Amino acid sequence: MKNKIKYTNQRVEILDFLKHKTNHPTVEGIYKGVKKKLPRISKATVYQNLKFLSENGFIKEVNIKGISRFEPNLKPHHHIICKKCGKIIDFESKQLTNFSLEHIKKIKGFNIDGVETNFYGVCKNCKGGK
Amino acid sequence: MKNKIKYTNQRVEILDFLKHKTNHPTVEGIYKGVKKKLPRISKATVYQNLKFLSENGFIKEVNIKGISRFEPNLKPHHHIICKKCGKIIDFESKQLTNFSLEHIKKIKGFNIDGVETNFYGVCKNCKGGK
DNA sequence: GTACGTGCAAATGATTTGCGTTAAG
DNA sequence: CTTAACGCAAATCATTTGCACGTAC
Repeated sequence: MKNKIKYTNQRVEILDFLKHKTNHPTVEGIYKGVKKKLPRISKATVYQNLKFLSENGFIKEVNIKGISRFEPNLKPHHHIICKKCGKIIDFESKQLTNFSLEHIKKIKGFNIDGVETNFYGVCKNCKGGK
Repeated sequence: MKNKIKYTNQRVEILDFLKHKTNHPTVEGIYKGVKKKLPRISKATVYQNLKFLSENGFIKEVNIKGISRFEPNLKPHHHIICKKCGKIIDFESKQLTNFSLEHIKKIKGFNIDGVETNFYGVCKNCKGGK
């Protein structure tokens, strides 16, 4: 028999931890968070599950400055990213998504199945400090 | 005295190697390429210079799937990225850039100084091999 | 009962750092 | 000369993997 997905405690708690997060936690952050509920969980398990969950469409992975971060928001959306601290703010806009997809369709005969626009700037916090 | 930039052989050759590349080489690729001209160059030097050059606006860094890649194209532009092999195609469009910037200005009072849209799909090569 | 998942520790891969030496200006 | 940059090896950090054991179903 093959591919029987098990809903283990670890998996469920990781999903639950991510559920309403909007701050795109790192692996480290998720590990620490889930550890409160499941003190014996290993970081490898967290890595394995995050990979599994994103490959199977339960969550989405974003890579900022070379490190992986995860979000539960599956709807197409865009990001505003602070160039200093790496903070990410989600930004949903069907108008922008559609415009981009239509635009590229006109320009090239490409077969695109996802778009995301990243806006870069400096957040209020970081602007204060210098 | 402080901050006197030296135009060393290594630095010049790295810049020169990147000059007309449109394939967004990785550190490894740049290292191998430059090694042909300067066989004694070390990988640390390549890393140091790529960091220096991108921090000082000579080149741009892109991070795809967690690994750093570099491009000489400093003009604002967008990317079409193959989800399978990671191939990146540049895609310049002032129209899209301007639309995005205008759009976000309307939505939020944000102070944005850069945009880039990433389109995801599967390239012809990868499409063939299922 | 039987895979699939877990935990641990070791392995890998990318990138950084410390430091004595070299070379650009 | 003086100091930034180099080369090398060791260190660090994120992520992956091998394997014996545990557990969801």
